[in-house]
This record gives sequence, C-alpha cells and structure tokens, in this order.
Amino acid sequence: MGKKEEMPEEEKLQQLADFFKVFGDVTRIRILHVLKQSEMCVCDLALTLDMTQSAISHQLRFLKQMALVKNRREGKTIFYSLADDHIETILRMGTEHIEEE
Amino acid sequence: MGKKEEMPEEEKLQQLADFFKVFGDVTRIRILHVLKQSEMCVCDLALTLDMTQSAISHQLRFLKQMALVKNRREGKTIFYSLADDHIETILRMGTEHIEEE
DNA sequence: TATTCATATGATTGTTTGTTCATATGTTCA
DNA sequence: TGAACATATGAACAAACAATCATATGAATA
Repeated sequence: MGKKEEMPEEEKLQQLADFFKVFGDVTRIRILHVLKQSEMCVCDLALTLDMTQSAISHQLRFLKQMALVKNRREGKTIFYSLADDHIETILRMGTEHIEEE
Repeated sequence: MGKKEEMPEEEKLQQLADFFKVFGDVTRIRILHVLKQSEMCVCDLALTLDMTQSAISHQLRFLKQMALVKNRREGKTIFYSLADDHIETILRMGTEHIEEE
C-alpha cells in the first residue's frame, strides 16, 4: 500500500533489527515452531510448551503486533496460527544456516 | 563436521533463537550493512556509525563468535568483513518481509 | 444472572544486554 | 626501547525484556 522504498535507510535498519528481534527468543521460536504444524489455542500452547498461560499470552500479543501470527475466536477459545508462510521460510533459512558446516 | 541432525529439538530451537538474536540489534545490523559493501577496519566502522571504538569492538567480538564476520590483520589495523554471503541473503529476506505489504 | 472457563493485561521483579570507562595488548616506527 | 596508534577486554551501569502474580475482560452455560 505505502511506498516503503522511500523510507530513510536508518529507519529501515531499525525496523529490520526489530523484525529479527522477534525471532531472538526461545519462547517465541517455540511458539512459532508449534504453530507451524497447526493452529492452536492459548491454553494448549501453554500446556505444550509447559509455560504459564500469561507468559504465552504476553508473547502472543507481541507476535501479533509484529504481524507474525493471527487469531480467530471460536466461542471462549482463541486459536492462533502463523500469519503467512513467509515465517516458515525465514525459520527454515535460519535452521539451514545453523545446520550447515 | 558433526551430524547436526542428531541435535535434540529443544537445543536446536535455542540455537535458532541465539542466531536470530544477533540480527536483533540496530548496531549489529548497521555493522553488517556496512560490511556488506566492503571490508572495513574498526576505527572506520566507529567513525562511519558514529560510535565509540569500544562499543564497535564489543559487537564485532560477538559477531565473530557467531561466525558472521571474519577479520584479517594488516599492520596495526584489523579489517573486518562478512564471513559468507549467507548473511546477505538473510538480511535481504528480512528486508523483503518488511517491505512487502 | 451467577459461575465457570479462556484469554488479556498491568505492575513488579530478576535477568539479559549494550554502552561506557579505564586499561591492557599488540604493532609500527623513530 | 619508548612513544604513538589500533584494537581488545573487564567491570560497572542503565535500559530493555521476559516471566510472574494478581486481576480484568469476555463468552458460554447452568
């Protein structure tokens, strides 16, 4: 929609750092890794990752803000899933880098 | 050399987070961005990025540890450069993600 | 409508992290 | 060898961050 090419270089680099920062935490990586397989509600994420509902919820808010996950409500429960398959690609790239050599 | 496929999932995710964490800081992103164009010595990096030599040096050590940069000595000065072109690819992927939509 | 279940959120806290300051190491050249 | 220059490093400090605790919001159902 907007012309992002016009963004000043410095600001772009800041955004880039902010973007990668999201992946720089194990909890968030674990969440993304689980969601990569299937959508999941908050309480099941908490169970699966063995963390409190609150901790998961806080991270999900962050991930949502950064547009990495989306959610849908079904009655009382809210299901989270990856926002797009771009995320998987990035995770795979990182994995490949780590695994080589 | 080692078979990285045998690594336990949890440890792999931790390594992945640690890897991305490197890119999650503006200073490091700026350093990598500059080195993408040409190798450079510590003092010029400090000048270019308008930061103290010490701050740059600390970050370079971190980047070196994570195998993202390499260096060579030439007399008194030490030149740093990107360790491989993989880094550029990852930066580009991040940039693309940010710039789209 | 009161209770229960699912999730969100604000405040607090302990930890991590980036920068600074002071100083050490290492190289060159007079 | 000693002065000058380039880089590295340890300790200390402040800011950012993630988890926790307590509580609020919101939906279903008895």
